[in-house]
Amino acid sequence: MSSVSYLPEQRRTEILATLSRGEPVSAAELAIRFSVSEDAIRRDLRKLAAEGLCEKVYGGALPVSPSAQPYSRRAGEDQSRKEALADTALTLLKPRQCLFLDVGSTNALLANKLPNHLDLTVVTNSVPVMARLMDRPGISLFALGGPVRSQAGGMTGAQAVSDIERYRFDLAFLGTCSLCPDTGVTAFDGDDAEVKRAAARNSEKVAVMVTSEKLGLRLPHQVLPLNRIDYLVFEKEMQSQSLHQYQTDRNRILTSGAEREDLETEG
Amino acid sequence: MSSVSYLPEQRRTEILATLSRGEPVSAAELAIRFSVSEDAIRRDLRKLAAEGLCEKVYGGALPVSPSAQPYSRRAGEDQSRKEALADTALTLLKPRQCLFLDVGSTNALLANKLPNHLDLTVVTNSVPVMARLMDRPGISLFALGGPVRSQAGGMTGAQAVSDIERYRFDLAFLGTCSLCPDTGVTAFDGDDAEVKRAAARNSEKVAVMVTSEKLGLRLPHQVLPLNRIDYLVFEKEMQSQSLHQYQTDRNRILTSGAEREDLETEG
DNA sequence: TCTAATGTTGCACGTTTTCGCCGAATTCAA
DNA sequence: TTGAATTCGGCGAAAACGTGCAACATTAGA
Repeated sequence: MSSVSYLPEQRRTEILATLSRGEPVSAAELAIRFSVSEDAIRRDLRKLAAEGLCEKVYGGALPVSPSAQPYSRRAGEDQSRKEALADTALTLLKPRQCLFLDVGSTNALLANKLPNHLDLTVVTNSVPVMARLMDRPGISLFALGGPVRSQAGGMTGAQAVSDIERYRFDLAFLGTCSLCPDTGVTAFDGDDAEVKRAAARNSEKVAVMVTSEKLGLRLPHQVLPLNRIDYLVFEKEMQSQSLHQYQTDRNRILTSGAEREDLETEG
Repeated sequence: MSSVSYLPEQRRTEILATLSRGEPVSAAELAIRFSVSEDAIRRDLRKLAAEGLCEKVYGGALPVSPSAQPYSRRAGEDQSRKEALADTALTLLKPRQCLFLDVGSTNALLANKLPNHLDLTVVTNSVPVMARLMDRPGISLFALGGPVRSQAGGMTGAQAVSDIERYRFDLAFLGTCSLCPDTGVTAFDGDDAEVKRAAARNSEKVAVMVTSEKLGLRLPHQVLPLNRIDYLVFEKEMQSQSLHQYQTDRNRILTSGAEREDLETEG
């Protein structure tokens, strides 16, 4: 309908918006978002840096105000591993899909990487996801309502569940507290689990991204059994043996960093 | 789309309407939309830009209206003045109140300053407010649902309005696009105005914080007349004369920086 | 009705900006 | 120190720009 291509100035404004939110940006990531070459992005960043609006660093740029610290530091080490998962999950996207993005830090990183040009619709209960997608012109954003649980990082409870019934998703990314071969996905919080179940119920496909330390744990609240999950995204260091435990006749397993056969997105 | 022949002025009005909706426009797109050459469109945009109605950039034009700017661009400039307003507004709070915090940068700054010890309940449609209050131990946070408008910085529309009906507020802080003695509060966006009206309807008291540059403007959508507002927070530089224009038999007027009785804020 | 003034349009032309790519230099991590 | 990723500068192509110009439409006034 509207913007598949961006005015150069508009693109720089958007980069600036991301930066002023305190998030560092990477050239490679921005190149995906705006579907231009990294060269163009680097030129943008150089230009912004020349005006003192950001600090150019190797690989991308940092916001000029020191407000970036808390977020980038906190994530720290896990961040790169989770980013690798998110990169892999990007290959699941198709144009004009309607996505559900659940709470969770990995989903928030995925939100950062969503390209603008796919005309995506995103429904979310995660506050960080909302903050990151709010001023993305290429993405229609919808929020669930209800009480905000700081522990989860977003909306949970009855109202969020009933809000979900308003939508039909092509693909739902569930935040995964834990994954276990026999019990599937489990969660800390009952209300949170309710939301995840509702999202899965209303979605054509269900995807989960799981870092290795979340494997094998069993938490109090059942979310979904393994055979209800369509896409599993693991880290590349996974033992192929333990990987096999999670294979069902329905799902497809991706591992981060691995360049699979059908990884070219775009259609 | 069928009446292909636009009068030149009609065309410029259409372009302006698109821009005032917050959408950037590209010369190429407009040329197709109105079936004229890009030259004609460029001339239109140049003309509009000369009148200050848009900002001409390479490839098209960007809206110039302040509320159409991405949220992050708006924040930061008049920050200290808005913080002073927020400090003053803090004196209106009482323990165990249920507040509504509308979208708007001033309300977001107020959220920053809300004390943890008052056992407040906060309902909001603003994404930045949610992000700032999410992990505040002493505050119960609730979010409205629905489509997220980047121009507004939060949720608007029918779903947000119906969500509001679930709550009863003691005090609602409305984001004020503009304030005028005879028309009261007015807004750029119709859906946004609906949400504000609903919030006021369900609140015991209504408060607005207004920076001086928002005074006297009249925007397309009526929100509330002056006599429906209980607390007005102005900047301290306000002329006491023009301040008198806003006095009603119902409201109470506060000015920021005023050495009032109970102003200890704590930051 | 005729005419002049004004505004608009599309096109041509030379200029400026942006883009993707390439190669050499630099930086980072192992 | 080696190797991979990143950066910078330059190049050519493509796109967008401003300007001038001639043709056409609209309007106002004689």
